[in-house]
Amino acid sequence: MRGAKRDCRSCQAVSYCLCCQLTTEEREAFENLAGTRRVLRRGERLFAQGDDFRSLYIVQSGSAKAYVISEDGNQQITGFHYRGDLLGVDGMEVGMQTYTVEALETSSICEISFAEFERLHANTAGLRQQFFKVVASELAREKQRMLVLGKLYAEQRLAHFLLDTAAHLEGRGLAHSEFVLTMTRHDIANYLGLAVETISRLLTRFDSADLIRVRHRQIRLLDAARLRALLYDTEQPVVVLRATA
Amino acid sequence: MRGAKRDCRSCQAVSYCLCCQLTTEEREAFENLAGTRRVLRRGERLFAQGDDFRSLYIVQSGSAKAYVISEDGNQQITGFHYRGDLLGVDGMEVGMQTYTVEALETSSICEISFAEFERLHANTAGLRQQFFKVVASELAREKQRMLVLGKLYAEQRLAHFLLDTAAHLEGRGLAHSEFVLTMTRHDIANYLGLAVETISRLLTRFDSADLIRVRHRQIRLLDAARLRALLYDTEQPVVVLRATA
DNA sequence: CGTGACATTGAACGTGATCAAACGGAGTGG
DNA sequence: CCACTCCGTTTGATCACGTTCAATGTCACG
Repeated sequence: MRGAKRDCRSCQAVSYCLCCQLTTEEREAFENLAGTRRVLRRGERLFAQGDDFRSLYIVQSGSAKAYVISEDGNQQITGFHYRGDLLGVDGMEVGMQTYTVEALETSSICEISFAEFERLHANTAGLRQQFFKVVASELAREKQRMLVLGKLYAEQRLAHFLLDTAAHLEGRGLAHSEFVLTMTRHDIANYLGLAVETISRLLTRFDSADLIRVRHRQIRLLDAARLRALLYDTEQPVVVLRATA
Repeated sequence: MRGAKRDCRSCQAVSYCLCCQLTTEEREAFENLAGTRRVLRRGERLFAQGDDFRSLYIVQSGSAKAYVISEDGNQQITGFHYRGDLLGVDGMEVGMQTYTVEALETSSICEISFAEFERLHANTAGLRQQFFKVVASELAREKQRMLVLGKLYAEQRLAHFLLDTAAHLEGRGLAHSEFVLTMTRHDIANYLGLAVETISRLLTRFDSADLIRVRHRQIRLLDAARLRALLYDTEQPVVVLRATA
């Protein structure tokens, strides 16, 4: 499919993509940017840390995890990504990908040559604006994650994860009060800086407390309000205590 | 000083600034961008989370801390910033600052009207490139921080902080094997997701082990190699053990 | 010289990790 | 169809890292 013209109008991610603000002509120019549509199966990599940076990527459908690895092999999942998400920005101007992206399920991803993107970016106001927007929100989102990893209790981290995932899915026009976790418990644990066992126990507790309903990877949010309260009231725990329960 | 023309050539941060790649004419256009040079004293804020977004800021001299606050008042320092650092990017297109910046010492900061910056950005390749570079490296840096906050032991976090600070200072043309920590122990602890007491104890331990020399806020790196080893060898601790020592 | 913020040091506790084992579902082959 | 394996998940018991609580120490500044 290399070299095939993009067809953004028929893409599932069009409303959440970099091209969502473009005029018809601009979008046509965007569609003509070189690149491939890639389909990845669970476990396959889109790119890996250290790879040459040549393209930006946008998730069209499916989901993926992104992670960084340190010199000693320590691995940290930095994010889970759904349709519309832009991947690979970090590598601009360093010439190298700074993290790895791996599909969590069969996923389709749109590749865009960065060199050509740069040219279009230079003379397309709508693209610049949307790019700013995406990058700014990624920066802000990462700062929020520092707060999660630096300050929250295990219980709060999981509550945050569930609510944040729901919100993210909602923003992408996907089902959000009931959804499937495409990642393993191990992935969630890694993402939240906790042990797998902790995730497993907390999910069970949340289920018992009727905050959520968990059945394997199927999640239903039963009481988002109480989840949110759990996240904010550090003094007076709501239902599921840390020590108690 | 509002409206005063910038004079980049005499600025301490010129080699590390957004304007560092510009041609003479381009830099003159950059100098003409509206904005103020602001001088902040220790504890004064450059902007606060929730403020209207109107400008970008570049540290000219001094240092500052940036932090986010959650609804329940939980606070997380997201970064310490030195000359050349660009601040406020996260607020682009959201119209609102997403974090707070506070001076750690008397500091001078260059304010740039975003509206005007955007115009110059549109037709100045060098500015776009440098902006990409800065934003990409901030994104990558934040991902590294997730690894620190999610995976490392207290000892490794502090080692990372010291080495990372040194590297950052070096990249900014500042003294890096011996430097002054302009932030309190409390700030370091918050930044690293640890308690103040832990920082204090570890600094003492690092000093005893001749990894560094600490005297109040004055730090001298004695053995960067061993600090680095401490950071990577999780199996075979180098000198300063976790349980032992 | 007193006051207050910042920093250090010690002792006890607690959250979440680690270790260990069993369980369950999905896929495979007899 | 059923054993079988494999991987992901759950559950229980113990342990440890880092927190919390408390007290003392130190520096800067009125």
